[in-house]
Amino acid sequence: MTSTHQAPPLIARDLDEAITAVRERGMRVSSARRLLLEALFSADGPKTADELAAAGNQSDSASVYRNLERLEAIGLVRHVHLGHGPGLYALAGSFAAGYVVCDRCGARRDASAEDLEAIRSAVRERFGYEAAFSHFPIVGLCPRCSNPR
Amino acid sequence: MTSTHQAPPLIARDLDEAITAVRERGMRVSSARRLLLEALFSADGPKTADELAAAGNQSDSASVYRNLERLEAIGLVRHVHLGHGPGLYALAGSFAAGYVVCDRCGARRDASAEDLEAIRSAVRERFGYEAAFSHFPIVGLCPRCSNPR
DNA sequence: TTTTTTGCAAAACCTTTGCAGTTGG
DNA sequence: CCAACTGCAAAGGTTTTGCAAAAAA
Repeated sequence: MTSTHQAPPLIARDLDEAITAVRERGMRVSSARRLLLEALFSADGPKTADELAAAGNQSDSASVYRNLERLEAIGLVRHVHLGHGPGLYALAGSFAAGYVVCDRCGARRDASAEDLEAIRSAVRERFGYEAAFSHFPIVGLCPRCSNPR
Repeated sequence: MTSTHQAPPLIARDLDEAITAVRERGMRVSSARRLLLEALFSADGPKTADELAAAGNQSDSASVYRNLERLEAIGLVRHVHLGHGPGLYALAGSFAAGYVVCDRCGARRDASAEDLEAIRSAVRERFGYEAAFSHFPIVGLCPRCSNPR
């Protein structure tokens, strides 16, 4: 998870497509790798490396980290930091486009690509940047926490 | 730096105001604390705990972390995470309202409160959240990196 | 067979904590 | 004087690295 640079997303619909993609990049499909991909496909949201290791009964998280890094390098996987804890990983395809997190109560909601487009264009206008919102969440106060009631 | 929750900002114009504020909250003005505040006031941007320790010739970064935490709790200090490295600290008052960082080349620019207001209102409209953009940067591709030339 | 990948152990990195002694008010 | 704070040492949590053995192609 060393860099922030994001590879273009590589979307795999299922395990087979993912495995094909892995092989196409000259990478091997080891059992650890397969287990990790399976864990990613059955995850219901972004997961920590440890959760993914546990889901696949993998004892060695070093390998999990190494594999997440390789899969991220080819665009199959992405990670986010939603707060101060460990990074969270998910398939590039399954990822919510982004996240919005309440600074006070922690409420977190997914943001769709359409939701984000409105914000992306505000950023584009002001800064000329193509904002991604895929690596860090949008942090703020949720409606409940910003309304004193 | 344990939590993400942000205290309301407490803006001090200079060392004296900061010291007064510290004393007003019942905190003591120890020499370590004073040194840290001095380092913060002479910093030209957000700094790591180690940089602040070095700037004040403080050998013990544990105390620096503790003091940053206390000062952050009263709103005098804020921290941001601009990437994968250590957190960066600055006076609440001196902080750019936010940062915009290029995912590819790392180019980083400050965002003013007015800049951010346009984006905040897009977020408000879509999500009803009051976005802060003070804890994580807006990440995207800078104009140069998004223009294939 | 050759190159990639694993599993383990150890280190690295950033941050927090415990504690006994010091110091600010 | 006494609570707040320091400095040191040690631990904690997350991620990376080195290396010899194992496995994929």
